Amino acid sequence: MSEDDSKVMATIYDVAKESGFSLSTISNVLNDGPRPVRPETRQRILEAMRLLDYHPSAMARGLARQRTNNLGILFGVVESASIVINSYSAAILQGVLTVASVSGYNITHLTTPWRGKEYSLAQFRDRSTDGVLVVAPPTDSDLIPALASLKLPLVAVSWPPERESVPSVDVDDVHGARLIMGHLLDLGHRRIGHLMGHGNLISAGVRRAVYEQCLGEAGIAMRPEYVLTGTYSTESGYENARRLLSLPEPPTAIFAGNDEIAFGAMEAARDMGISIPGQLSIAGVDDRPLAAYMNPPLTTLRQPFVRIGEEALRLLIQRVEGAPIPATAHLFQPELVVRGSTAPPNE
Amino acid sequence: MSEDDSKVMATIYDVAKESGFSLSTISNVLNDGPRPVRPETRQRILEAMRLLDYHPSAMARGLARQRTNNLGILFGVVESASIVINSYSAAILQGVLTVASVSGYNITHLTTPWRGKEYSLAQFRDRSTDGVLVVAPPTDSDLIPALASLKLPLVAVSWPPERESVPSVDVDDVHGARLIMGHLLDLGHRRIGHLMGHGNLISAGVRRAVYEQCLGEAGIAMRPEYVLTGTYSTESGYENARRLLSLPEPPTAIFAGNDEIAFGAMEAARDMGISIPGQLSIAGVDDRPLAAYMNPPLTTLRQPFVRIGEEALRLLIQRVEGAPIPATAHLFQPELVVRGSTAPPNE
DNA sequence: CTTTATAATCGAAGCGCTTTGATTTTTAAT
DNA sequence: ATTAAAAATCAAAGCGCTTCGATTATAAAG
Repeated sequence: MSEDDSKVMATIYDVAKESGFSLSTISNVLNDGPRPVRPETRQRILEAMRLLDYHPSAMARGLARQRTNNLGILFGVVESASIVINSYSAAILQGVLTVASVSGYNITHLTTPWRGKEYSLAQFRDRSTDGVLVVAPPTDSDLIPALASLKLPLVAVSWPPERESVPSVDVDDVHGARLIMGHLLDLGHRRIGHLMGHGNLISAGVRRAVYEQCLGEAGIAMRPEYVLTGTYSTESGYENARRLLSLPEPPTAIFAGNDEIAFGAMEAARDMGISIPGQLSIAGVDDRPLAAYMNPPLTTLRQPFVRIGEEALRLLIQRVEGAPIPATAHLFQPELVVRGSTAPPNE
Repeated sequence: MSEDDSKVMATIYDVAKESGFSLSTISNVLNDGPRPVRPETRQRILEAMRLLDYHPSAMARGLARQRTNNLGILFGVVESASIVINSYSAAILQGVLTVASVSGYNITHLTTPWRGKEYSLAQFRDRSTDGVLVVAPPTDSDLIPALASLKLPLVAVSWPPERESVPSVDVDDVHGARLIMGHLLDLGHRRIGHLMGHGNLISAGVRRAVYEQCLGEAGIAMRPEYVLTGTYSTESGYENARRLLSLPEPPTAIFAGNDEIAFGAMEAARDMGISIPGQLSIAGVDDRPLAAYMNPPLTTLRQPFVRIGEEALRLLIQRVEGAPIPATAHLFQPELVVRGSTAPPNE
């Protein structure tokens, strides 16, 4: 019978003493190891563990095995010095956690403050994670190159592998932007404004480029005053939309960089007495849960962020476990969701 | 000069060899330890570390110190078997990460699947975290008691300490519900419906109880058909609102369990041709970022979830670091935000 | 110059596991 | 019974740090 009480946690030594077997045998049983074990022995050891309420120490195990079973996740910090969990990151995280929970990995937030180049890589070098998932890093930081030069397995979300040889998962932003622009143009709009999100995010740049390109293909001259840069937020959408709609010749449609911007733009139009979609069409990107509940419901792009999070983590796990992953982009296709906020121009 | 290249990570032994000092001195320098060190010695050691690109192993350090520097966070699982990151948890997480990043702790997600009693405490017993934050645990599970019986430092969000002796942080739900009900009653409403969220969450129960109590205090008879239980989601809000509004004598106001429910209810009213706030007032709870951007803007309760997350983590850190924390509730006060979705009844 | 006290550094013993070559049993085959 | 092969178990050497009593160098005091 056991001698020590529940004062201190039992170790594998205690189990050895209690069961009468050696450390190595215990360990072998614990991990369903490769060496054969007599059924009776296994029983006795398991019984001793139960008796002592033994639970192996993750750290000791990690030290010995040289792996933590922890995967890090780093969200791009754009707005302020602190981390921002918005609905985008929440959706990614949701997918990540789903996969993590079934694959036996823990997810740890890396909280590297990164302003320009001031981030510290300490958290990546202390071997506290077996790999890292970087979500939407800003383009004006050399974090990805720096991380890529470490030995750490790395997977990126929203970071094209052309920029650095890193496996990545993302939605096809080019195609998505084309869907939106195509929809607006098909409706007959010629004066289309664009409200950009953070200029230092890949997605914002792509959308803006496609916007220009589509206008060009439609033979429409690009008007610089129709493109305003801001952030991916309702506030920014509101402000920039007001500015856009105050122009002498305002656009008849707005391609918002994401749904939050679109929501802000809708509010701005309402405040200015402009009806949607009567006098102004608005299209967003992301299909946030509330997009369908707006008044009118928002035309937008459905982006499978949860699935992206899942896929990204699967990829990372493969890398961590040694599978050779090519540094290519896994692209998900967005889907155009036409709702009430867009209609033909009214002239 | 260094002999081994960047093939394998340098250890403290390498630093000792390179600098010519002993392990203990290196360690003392590394941690700004208590023993005095000659400035020149410190310099030489630091130099050796730089030369070797040395970074201490978090696991080895953890094993020796018997602490991981990791704090776990567990979000209540209510809907399905998987973890759900909604805007509530995102806000809490935001606050948690903010504090974590400045206090030098890492945050790890615990992903215990818990359906009824089927959760496993393995992740809590492997000493991979120094403490745990449990957010909005369901009332129909004995997770909190089970965790409390472990030695692990524990702090809860949205779990009254009366139920179990655990330090907790929350918003004053009773007061909040009174604010909403008071507002609706003050406007003159007598037929008020209530759309509940998940029945197994503390907050839902409290709101419902206060709802009844306020009606009682106002001398209004409680009508069972005016209270519908669902989940904290737009979909649920939509469905239950339709049901409520189809009643022979529908309510003139709805107290929604949270903003999502309110959003769904607004949509339902729109679909049924019921004007807000003309024929129906709707009030929510939480003040989600989009509440102000709805049409009409939603009257709701501002809940400081980010600050709650911050405070909860601060509390947990105090516990982990040995400060004696009483098992009391730290209550934040919600604030009534009156917007366009509520008005006097129209009769 | 000793003697003391103090500063600076060292050594060795853990922390709780895994790994694997070596040893002891057991089983199967002759 | 005898022996080789296979099965079961053991022992010892790490993994990379921290801790703290012990030892040595240095400075202050006599």
